[in-house]
Amino acid sequence: MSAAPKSKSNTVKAQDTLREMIFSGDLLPGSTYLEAELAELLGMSRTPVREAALRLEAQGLLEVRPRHGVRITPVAPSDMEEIYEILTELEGLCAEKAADAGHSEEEVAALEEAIRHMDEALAAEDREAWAAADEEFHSALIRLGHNRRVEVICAMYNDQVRRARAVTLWLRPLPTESNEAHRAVCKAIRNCDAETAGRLHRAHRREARVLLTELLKRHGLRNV
Amino acid sequence: MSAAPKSKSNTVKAQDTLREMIFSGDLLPGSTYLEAELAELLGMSRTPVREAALRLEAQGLLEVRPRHGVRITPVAPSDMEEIYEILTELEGLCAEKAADAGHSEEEVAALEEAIRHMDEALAAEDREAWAAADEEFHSALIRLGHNRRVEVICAMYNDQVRRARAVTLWLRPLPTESNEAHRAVCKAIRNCDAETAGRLHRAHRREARVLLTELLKRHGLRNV
DNA sequence: GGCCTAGGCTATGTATGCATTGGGGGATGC
DNA sequence: GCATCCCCCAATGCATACATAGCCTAGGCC
Repeated sequence: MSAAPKSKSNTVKAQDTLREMIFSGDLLPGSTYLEAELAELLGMSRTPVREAALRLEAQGLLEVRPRHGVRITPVAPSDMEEIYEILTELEGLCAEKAADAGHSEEEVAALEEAIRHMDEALAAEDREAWAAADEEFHSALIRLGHNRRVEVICAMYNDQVRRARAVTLWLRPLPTESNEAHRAVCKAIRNCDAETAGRLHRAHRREARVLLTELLKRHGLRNV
Repeated sequence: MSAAPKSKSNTVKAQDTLREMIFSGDLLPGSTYLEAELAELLGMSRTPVREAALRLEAQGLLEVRPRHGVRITPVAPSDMEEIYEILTELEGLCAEKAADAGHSEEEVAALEEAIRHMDEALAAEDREAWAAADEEFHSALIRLGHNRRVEVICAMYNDQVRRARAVTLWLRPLPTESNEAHRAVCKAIRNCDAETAGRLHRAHRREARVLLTELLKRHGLRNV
């Protein structure tokens, strides 16, 4: 992301490393780790680890349990539903605002670019690329909403469901209809039809949510 | 809130105290304070103050600026608009879900109770009581949404706009129409009419937002 | 034999001290 | 007179040491 190699503080390093370790599964969801343990793992003292933990807790990636170390937050299907509900509403809002307000040409172009990437990935049956392009679309849409706080919230929750999406990506059929939905939303935005843009996008998100939670439940993935 | 007087840790005490000091205006929005300064103020060392600051930063009440102490986050009208947009969507979602899902009788009763309190406050022209009842209504509605994360987000943002609302409470006319809107939302929920409940509540919130930001701008309150 | 209690142990909560860093201010040169 | 550069120092970042609280275990009592 930010290509600023200027001597990162240990707190930041700890934060980034722990974050990566959570995403990669090096730290198991549901288990707890001692501060000292993590500190040794990262080669620093407990202080920056504690601070990193506090920040990651705010992002919902782990919980600091007084006198019991940190517990990596597991994401159960019910959590996914909560998160998807929120993303649905906030992205829907962004779609409406994008259609309403004066959207700059390049911002809408970013949407269409992402859709093209999805088309290509779909043609190549490259699931990873499709997922990346899907994220690209959603993040471009969120940016169009011009609400910094919404951007932060969505980024946070997208982080939390990343693991789950990575798993389900291989369990579902190729998401061919998804692109139609995206295209329709994009068109509504171009037409400045806020109501349609919002409604379509919400419906799209809702379908994704049902698909995902059904998959998780069917495959007995209680938490990831 | 939680009546657990079991020897609070200094971190928690610092967090609560700073929070109160921000709400009460003892710490001025926009100004910065040194960690050592706050530590002395609270009669403890820098460590728990730092931790408290990190937690409060996550709640958006202040920003920790490396090497520059903490800055109490001011809330400008543009911030209010962002926040109100989010509250509008999420509360709208709650209204829909409340109407949709099986809402327990007592939960809806809490809504009606709050409305009655507002009526009484309005009759007595007691603005403070009305504001309290208004908060009561919104928080009851959010609880009806049965989404823990939404509850957390809304609580956080309501905190952030509390100061602004406290100011504008005395600048606006008595909110007589507001109650009609609340009553209508409540009725739609009783009727299990999700679409209407959501639409009405969103419209109500949107009006409140416009009213508030107009007031702030008209009175030249750049930030509170 | 089982339960209750006391003591120690361990992990966190807190304080303190030192190293680092980045910026403000002063001085110098143009 | 103004801009630039460098140095000093204040404030933080981090490590370490110590206090404290909860838990587990072992021992004694009923």
